[in-house]
Amino acid sequence: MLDRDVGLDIAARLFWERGYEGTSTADLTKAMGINPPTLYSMFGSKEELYRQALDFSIARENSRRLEILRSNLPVREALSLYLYDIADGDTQPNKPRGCMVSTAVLQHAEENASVARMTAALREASIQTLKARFDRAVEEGELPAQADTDTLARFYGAIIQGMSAQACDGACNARLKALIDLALTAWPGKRST
Amino acid sequence: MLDRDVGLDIAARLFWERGYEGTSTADLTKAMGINPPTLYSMFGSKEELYRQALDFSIARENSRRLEILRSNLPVREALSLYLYDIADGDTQPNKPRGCMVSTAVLQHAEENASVARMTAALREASIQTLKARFDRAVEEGELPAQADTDTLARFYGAIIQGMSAQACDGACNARLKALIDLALTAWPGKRST
DNA sequence: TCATTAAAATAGCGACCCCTATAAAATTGT
DNA sequence: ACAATTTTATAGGGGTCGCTATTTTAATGA
Repeated sequence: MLDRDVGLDIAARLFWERGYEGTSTADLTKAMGINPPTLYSMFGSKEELYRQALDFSIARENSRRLEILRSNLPVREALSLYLYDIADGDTQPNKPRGCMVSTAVLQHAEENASVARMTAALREASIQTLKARFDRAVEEGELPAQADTDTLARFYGAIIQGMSAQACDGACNARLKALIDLALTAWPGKRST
Repeated sequence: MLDRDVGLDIAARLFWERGYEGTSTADLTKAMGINPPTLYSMFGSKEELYRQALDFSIARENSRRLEILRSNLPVREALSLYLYDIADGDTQPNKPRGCMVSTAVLQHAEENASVARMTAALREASIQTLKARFDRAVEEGELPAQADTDTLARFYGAIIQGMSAQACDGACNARLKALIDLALTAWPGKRST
């Protein structure tokens, strides 16, 4: 009998590479080495499997990143490490390019609207996580009280989405990090050059 | 007989909203009011039609944007107007959200790899267009000689892709423009605040 | 050992995919 | 007006989609 986490790992990888609409249940059952009825008894449906595969992957990747944000590092340092970690995730060898969530199900058939809402909600949650860290920085005096933490969070969210898109198009790790370094110069505060 | 440009306009809109994989030839023929054989005699195949619809849309939208870049405006002003125009395109009423190219065919089934290469090439071309404008700025002394125009172009390219993703997720025009304004503070040069 | 339960595999449902051979209708030229 | 040509519509081929009823195999308990 197939281990549930192994199955989710295989499914996540397929969905990551080919997207929701580009992955068929036949692809999934073949990669997992199971028959269709087993997939449906274990995971319910293709959409349910996608949701569970997303949850599974996020649970594994997010703890490390949340720790960076929860740490006592200066907010700008924490943000930098956070983005670097995402850039690393976008360009892992022998893994699909880009992020499984950032650029998933943006254009889609009508029948997949509920799946698109799901990934959109995950992206919004990730932006809110950044905003919460920036709000904390305001409370702790690291950012001025009038700082627009919402726009800051959406700006770095856009960088994360742009990195994923460019990684899908073949960008290497160094390029993404150069992009991050430039994005960090938009951080509030004085600048030397 | 269906006018060719009308057909391309209808196809472009469908592909824009639903993506390449999410749009069926039945959707296309129905929206155009033609029968399948007519579609294939006029456009060759679904992939050819997508290519032609992309060319058609780009030809229409890009001239205005290229004029902004070709103008004698200071490079930072030109860039600002260019990005604002894209933000407007991402949030037009009664049109699909986001950009038809920026966030298209990022994840895809293997059989659609050639389509993905096509949209990736279009994105790269748009980045090279930005880089060319920045290189001109170096030549004309608006930017220091050691400015990294390639990274600058990829950075604003990432902003364009992030805006498209967030527009797909429901972001309004004002939010995208706030994001642009913040991204422009990463432009080389001294800053007041 | 044999009946009973649980697991896996097969076969196939109706619907849709991209695309095309063929038939019907409309247009044209004389 | 009638034949030749072009355009439109129908029908369907070969395949895959997500999903499931049914059968076969394997594991379990008395």
